[in-house]
Amino acid sequence: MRTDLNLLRVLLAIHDCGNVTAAAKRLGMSQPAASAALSRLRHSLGDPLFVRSGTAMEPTPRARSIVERTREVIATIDQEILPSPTFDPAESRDEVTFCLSEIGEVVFLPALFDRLRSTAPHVKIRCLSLGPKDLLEALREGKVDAALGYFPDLDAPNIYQQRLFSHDLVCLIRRDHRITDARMSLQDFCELEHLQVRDGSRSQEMYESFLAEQGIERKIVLQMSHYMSMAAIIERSDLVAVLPRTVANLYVQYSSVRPIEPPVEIPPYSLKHHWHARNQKDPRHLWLRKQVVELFGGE
DNA sequence: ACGAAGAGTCGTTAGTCTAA
DNA sequence: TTAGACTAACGACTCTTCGT
Repeated sequence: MRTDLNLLRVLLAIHDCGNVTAAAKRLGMSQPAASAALSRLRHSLGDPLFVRSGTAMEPTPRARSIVERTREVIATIDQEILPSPTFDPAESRDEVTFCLSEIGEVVFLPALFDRLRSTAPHVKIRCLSLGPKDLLEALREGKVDAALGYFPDLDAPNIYQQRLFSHDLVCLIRRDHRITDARMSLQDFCELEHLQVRDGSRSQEMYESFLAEQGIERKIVLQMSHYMSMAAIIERSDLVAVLPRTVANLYVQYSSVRPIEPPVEIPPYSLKHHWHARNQKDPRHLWLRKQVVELFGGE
């Protein structure tokens, strides 16, 4: 049996008003429309529901038996299901899941964590590092709220993106390195031994292929999968590494290293904020995106 | 994937029926 | 006679089906 919920509103209105005309007026419809709705409900339930008694419409036992429960159901729909959801960051105990690369955690997470802790103290933050395919699936399934960073593979249907800022690359050498210029010469760049982080990120692929296109060959003597211990190795060797300027500036604060401009301008790349179309109007996501844009800009 | 045609639904107005 | 319920006819809209 298929029952139109609007017919139940008519049932309640007739019950409360005592006649079809007043019920129709309350529902903003014509009397024949209300009458027809009653007729459909009678047909649907196999009961007259109301019988005429003088000028009033008297409910049948069947109508009496369903009217209060129907009223509860309609009230639940009107008050709990249909109203637009709201999000109160101060009270929320939700969990927010970001996908960030290792560098993304360095670049985004400290400021993001501070902001979320101060505005949404009960919200838990979870960070994942996923490959392009898994990330796309996680966004589609709602397992990840947002991806922050350089994810060119997320240029996909139903994935929205917003550019935050550009990231450029510099070289990193130890503080008392023999090279003292502000920019490294191409000869030094090619002759020095390099530390290379192969973290599998698309940004790393991008600048590696750029160097290859320029015909620039490096002497790579140390390959690593993470950035974590890079500075500790650079500060006690003559090695040079290429890395995002933001990360280099961070290492300068804690290690005896310094950034130096690369011999050629390596194209900067855009860091973006990605989310699924499903969340475009969601109050929780609107709030989250506002925090990201306020912290990291947005175009 | 897209548009046309038909069926079904639900609203309206106009008029009829019924009970007080 | 009057108020209110009901029916018929019609139009607007939506959905489904079918052909291209």
